Amino acid sequence: MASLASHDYSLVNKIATIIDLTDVERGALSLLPTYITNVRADQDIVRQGDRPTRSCVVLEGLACTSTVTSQGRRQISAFHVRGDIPDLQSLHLSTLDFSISTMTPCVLGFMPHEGLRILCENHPRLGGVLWRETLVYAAIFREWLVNVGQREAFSRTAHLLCETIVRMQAVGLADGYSCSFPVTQTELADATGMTSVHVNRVLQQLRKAGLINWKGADLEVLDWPGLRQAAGFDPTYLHLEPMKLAA
Amino acid sequence: MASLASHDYSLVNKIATIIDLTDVERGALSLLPTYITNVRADQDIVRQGDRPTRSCVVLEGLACTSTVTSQGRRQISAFHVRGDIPDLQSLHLSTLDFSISTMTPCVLGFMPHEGLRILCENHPRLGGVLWRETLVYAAIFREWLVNVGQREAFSRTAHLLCETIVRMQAVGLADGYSCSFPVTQTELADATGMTSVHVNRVLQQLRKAGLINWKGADLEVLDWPGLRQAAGFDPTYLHLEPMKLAA
DNA sequence: CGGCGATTTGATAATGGTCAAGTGCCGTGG
DNA sequence: CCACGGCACTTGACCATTATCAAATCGCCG
Repeated sequence: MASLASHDYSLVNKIATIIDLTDVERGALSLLPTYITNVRADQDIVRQGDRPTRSCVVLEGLACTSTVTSQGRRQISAFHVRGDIPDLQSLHLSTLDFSISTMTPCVLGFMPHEGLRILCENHPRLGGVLWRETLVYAAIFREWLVNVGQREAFSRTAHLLCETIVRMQAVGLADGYSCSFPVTQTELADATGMTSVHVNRVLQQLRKAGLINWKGADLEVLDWPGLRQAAGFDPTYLHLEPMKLAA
Repeated sequence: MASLASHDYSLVNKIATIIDLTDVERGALSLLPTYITNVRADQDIVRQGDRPTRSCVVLEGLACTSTVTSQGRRQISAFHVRGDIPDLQSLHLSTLDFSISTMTPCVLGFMPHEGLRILCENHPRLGGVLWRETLVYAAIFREWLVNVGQREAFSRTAHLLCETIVRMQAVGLADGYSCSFPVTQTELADATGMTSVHVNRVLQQLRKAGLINWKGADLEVLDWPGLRQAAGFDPTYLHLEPMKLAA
């Protein structure tokens, strides 16, 4: 059964960090991703204007959500890592107002909306976890808005790196304060509302300040308290505290 | 019964624009807001860091969601009008990462999370509508991020005004392309990531360009196509198309 | 009438954008 | 194995948008 592929574990594992799964729920979840596929880097998974009939899980790789304005300018509004479900919104809002694209080669799982709806009805707790997932993204969008609207380039960039490290740690993709973060400076610019030229200069400042080390895809935070302070980073908005603790 | 107060109609009416309500659902909804209250202008309803046990509906007035950074800078991330439920997020994420405040005197309804959870379990369609509400906000946050990250002051301000007019129209608070929008230029600045001085100058440009007329609380769009074009405004992200049409 | 907040204006400064060119890195193909 | 091409990164010079600071005016409410 395709859904028993080891890839699925990323989704189940993630949900298991949020609530304690019963065997029945685990069984219902294992039936979920009905179609698993590999996608090359820099491919659109869904596009602005689409009306998808399924949602995707990132099982491996790095993806992002982005929007293009009528002037042709692009804003990246979130990065997606293992276990993330970036377009759950389409379950309740028919027309997509953003695109999702791969940034590296990815393994993706696709889940038909019909199956998701039935899952939510039969397993309200699981429905709640999916709802929660969309709320965490809403919180991330809001924090990025704060970041772009209120922080200057240096702390803005630092903030994005703080978020990245913490989220990577949360899904087990970080080694201490190091992780692989294979984005170009142009992509970073699209995420921070800056130009790639200025991103370049800010990264040099961050390096000179001894806060980070970033070579190729390898991001290393040399001074976590320093970076965190430079960013004014407060991880509350990531809501990493599991529901089981919250209850 | 308090919940039958005429104020509630704003919530029921709004939901009725999204799905066709059955009598049973209508009955379940009428039991919802258990506590209705009046709040003065410029009061916090909930604060960053709170762990609310209820969510509020705006029954009358104007409210906003805002976040304050560690540097003391404030970002407004959404406005809330009649029928909106601004802090549904607390139903699934225990700690609030934003504040909600009134901008004018408001009538608010409070709905205990327990009652909401039961409602969602017993009436999945209503649960879906509430989920949808949170997704629309997520889309608004994302669009504001695009706005602040990618548009210059002039179109950014125009965009915010376009959104305002369209949302006001959607809840019947606009008269053609005019509506009451009682925010100060300082508040507009906090919403657009600009300074109030610059907001002032941009508003003068918008007036000189014959696009708007704004005196006190009364916002009037004189040239809707012009404003829309200046903003690069595409209302898709507001998802005003009801679910009943979408299905 | 007085006072306070909101709006407006002016002068100046700075953050970050634009443009342009050069360097380094890596995979492809001769 | 080396040359080439392309893309990402880097650098410099210059410019524009927008912030900052300060003060004046307007308008409303007590």
